[in-house]
Amino acid sequence: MLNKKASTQKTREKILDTAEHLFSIYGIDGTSVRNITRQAGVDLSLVNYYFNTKDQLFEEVLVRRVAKMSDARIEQLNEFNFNEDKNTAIPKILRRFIEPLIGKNENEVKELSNYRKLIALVANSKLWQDVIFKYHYDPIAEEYIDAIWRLSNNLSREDVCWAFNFFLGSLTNAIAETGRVDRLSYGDACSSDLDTMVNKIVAYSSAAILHMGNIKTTH
Amino acid sequence: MLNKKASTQKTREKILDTAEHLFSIYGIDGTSVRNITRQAGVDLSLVNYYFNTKDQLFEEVLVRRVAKMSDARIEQLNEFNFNEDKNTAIPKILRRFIEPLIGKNENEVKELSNYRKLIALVANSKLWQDVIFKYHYDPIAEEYIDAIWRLSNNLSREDVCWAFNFFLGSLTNAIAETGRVDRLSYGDACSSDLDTMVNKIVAYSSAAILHMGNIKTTH
DNA sequence: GTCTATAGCTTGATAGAC
DNA sequence: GTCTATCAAGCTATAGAC
Repeated sequence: MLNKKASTQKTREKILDTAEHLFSIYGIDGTSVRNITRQAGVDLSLVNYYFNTKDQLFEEVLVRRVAKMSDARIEQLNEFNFNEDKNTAIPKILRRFIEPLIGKNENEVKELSNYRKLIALVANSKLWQDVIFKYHYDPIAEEYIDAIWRLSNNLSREDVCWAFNFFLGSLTNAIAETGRVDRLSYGDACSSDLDTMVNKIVAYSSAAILHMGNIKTTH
Repeated sequence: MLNKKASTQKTREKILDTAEHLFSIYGIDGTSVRNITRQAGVDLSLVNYYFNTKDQLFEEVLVRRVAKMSDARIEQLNEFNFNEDKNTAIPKILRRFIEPLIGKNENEVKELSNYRKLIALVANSKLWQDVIFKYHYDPIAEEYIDAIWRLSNNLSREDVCWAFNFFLGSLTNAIAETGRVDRLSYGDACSSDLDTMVNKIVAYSSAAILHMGNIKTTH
């Protein structure tokens, strides 16, 4: 028999897990509290008991993941060796930024699967900028931008900002695992093969950052 | 006094314009038919009269733009000179792909503004892949992938697919105009300055495609 | 902490007058 | 083609029993 505290933990997390899952597929407005509780197998009123409102439930879904993510990224940065040649340092630092979003082992990769898709879904919307990105993600993004700026000696900070945003756009689209690359490649590439995806995006984005200064864009 | 046909055209397009606008901000589920008709200044029941269902209205919002977009992109490709050096050809072909989404003059840029944001919103969702991208956008994407593959002699088609998807991820995020690059650059960059954005993304993505084959990604 | 029951509102869609 | 009126269903949130 579960005691009160263990039951609370179990119900709370069942709601959070199910909410994260449905939000990541149908969006926040496309997911009703009823659908969440039905699929989680708990009573409708328990969402309001634990989280007050649907909005606060969504906030909790995010907060639950975001602290760990930021800590891991900062740790990766603190341990980073900036004396390395930039041709190898840039790929490394991008990989360090990506890894906490993917996970270190099979379990973690699976655990973060719905979270990744949810982040992808809100990344291209202006609505969630203040709620999510401004406070939770921007401070760490700024650290990485400064680090990359230090490593790439021939770019302005503004250009590094553009570059990092383009990189984030590629990344958020890739973790959405839309299956589009599968179709376009006639099955040769697989959007759910995250190991390969990470290798490809690191190569692509590093090449972009290292060489964008030398491209002529006059048309 | 307007005749019947002119009135129909006017009401239909007022609904389409308003729907496109609200969908692009709040998403499909976050926008009610009532909100659309209220803001458009037309009666609630006219949505069902002209479009039957909300889903079909959304479909019409997309279809209205997509044919022009595809035609322009194919035309750009047909006129393309493939004998040029790849270092200048790659930036050029990427620019050709982007331009129809932005518009040729101030009016077009403004007219397509909401459409761009709507596309950005659905691009990172698996839900809309079949409805929108598979049939409306993939055929043209394949043409551009093959063209880029032809130009970049040292990449596999699979790698070009990954690259083009990363490019599309950057692009869809950029046209969302989330304002994030503004914050991260402390105001030096501006996400609504599309001219600059296009120059930057062309440089970034061309560098990526031209040089990704030479990056070592071992960690 | 979990349940039933329900209030109060918004939703998409339609029937029928003009 | 446009309007009023309305339906049936779904929604978030809450009050109160256990």
